[in-house]
Amino acid sequence: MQRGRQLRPGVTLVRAGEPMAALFVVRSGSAKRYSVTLGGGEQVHGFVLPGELVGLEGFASGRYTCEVSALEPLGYCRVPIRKLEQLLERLPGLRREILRLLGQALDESQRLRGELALSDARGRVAHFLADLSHRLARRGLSPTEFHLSMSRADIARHLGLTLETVSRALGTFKREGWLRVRARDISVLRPDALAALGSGIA
Amino acid sequence: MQRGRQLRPGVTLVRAGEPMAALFVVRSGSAKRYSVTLGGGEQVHGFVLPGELVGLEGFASGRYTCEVSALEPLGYCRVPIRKLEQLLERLPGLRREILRLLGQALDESQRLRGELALSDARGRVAHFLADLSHRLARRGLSPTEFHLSMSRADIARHLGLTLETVSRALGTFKREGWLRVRARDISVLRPDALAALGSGIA
DNA sequence: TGCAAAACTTGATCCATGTCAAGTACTGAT
DNA sequence: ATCAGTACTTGACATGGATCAAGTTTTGCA
Repeated sequence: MQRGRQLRPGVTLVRAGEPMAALFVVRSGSAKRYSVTLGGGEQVHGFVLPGELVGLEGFASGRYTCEVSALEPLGYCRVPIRKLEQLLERLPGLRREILRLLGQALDESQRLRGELALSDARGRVAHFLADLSHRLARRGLSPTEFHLSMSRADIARHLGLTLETVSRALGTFKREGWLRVRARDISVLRPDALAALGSGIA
Repeated sequence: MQRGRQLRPGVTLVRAGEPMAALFVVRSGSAKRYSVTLGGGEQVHGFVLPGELVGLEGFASGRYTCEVSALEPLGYCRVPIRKLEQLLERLPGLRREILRLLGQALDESQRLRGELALSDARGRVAHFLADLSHRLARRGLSPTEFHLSMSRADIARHLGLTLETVSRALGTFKREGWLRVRARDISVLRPDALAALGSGIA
């Protein structure tokens, strides 16, 4: 388990197609997971926050399948796969833990897919904010006052919307008094309303 | 590794919320993975074909998180988790294999999510058919002549569309000479066209 | 074999969101 | 502090797919 040198915004941590030599744990900052489509567009799979893992999909083929690049200065640890396999040999607890983490990632991905299939634009944006809030809270950060490290365009590409629609959704939440928005700084005034709309109680 | 008694269509193999006591491998038939939303609707996560695994998301919390029920008479094997853990203790190859399978499921789920976010209705239906075709071929079945075991409504709920839209998409593929459709029997005449449309070369 | 129910197709209309276009507000460099 | 470039907001309009509503085909049961 090595501490990696901090990455500056825009710098890539892993590239699609590279052999999977390690897993990464983000310690500070945030990152964007995405892949590049045939047309040259970006398909944003999600955002990585402190405490979260990068690289799990690599187990599929031994190569990473998406790019992960820093949105804010990114501190991380590197866990070489060789080392991990040695530890898995000896530690049943770690075996269960890694299965749990993979299961969790899978479950989350499926849940998100369902979200996309069922909700409308406002619902998706609400869900995005509620989810972010929840994950920040889990790390002891404020669930109601936070800074978006990603652009509206990134959010849009993540949710299958256009950046205009994301902007308008935020606009309506602001007007309804659910949020305060100033550029990328968000204050959540009605977490309940967002969570409800985000989980399909539209 | 036990062989399970064949299930009749409509019968449920695993239920959301049940403790995860085993993984299942489908041997014959097909099944639908779904969860029930707050409004009572079905959110279809996907379909399970022979050779594929059921229950992996259970590693997240030790409980299954979605329902899996048979669409056609379903033959399967049951792999108790206790037994699996014992084997993982001794077999490094199996450890890698289970990680590979989880990674694959994760990668697939993410790729599908991207599909949903980027394509329009025809693209999604084309992708669905191309994917099904591919998975059938992998099991040695015909990639061009097959029977859909799921209803249009199931396909729609899987793709985030309405059943009318799915029906219309199939209609246009038929008119353009890409498919022959007779109820649930499909003949693919232009696999190339479907695959292209399905992978965003719209 | 025939009948009823379910599944599917097709058509007409409406609306949410995409698209195009301007204008405004940040941000970072000099 | 100013300026240029980028990010974001807002508006007007177009459109793909949802919705509503018949019809038609298929399926399973008597």
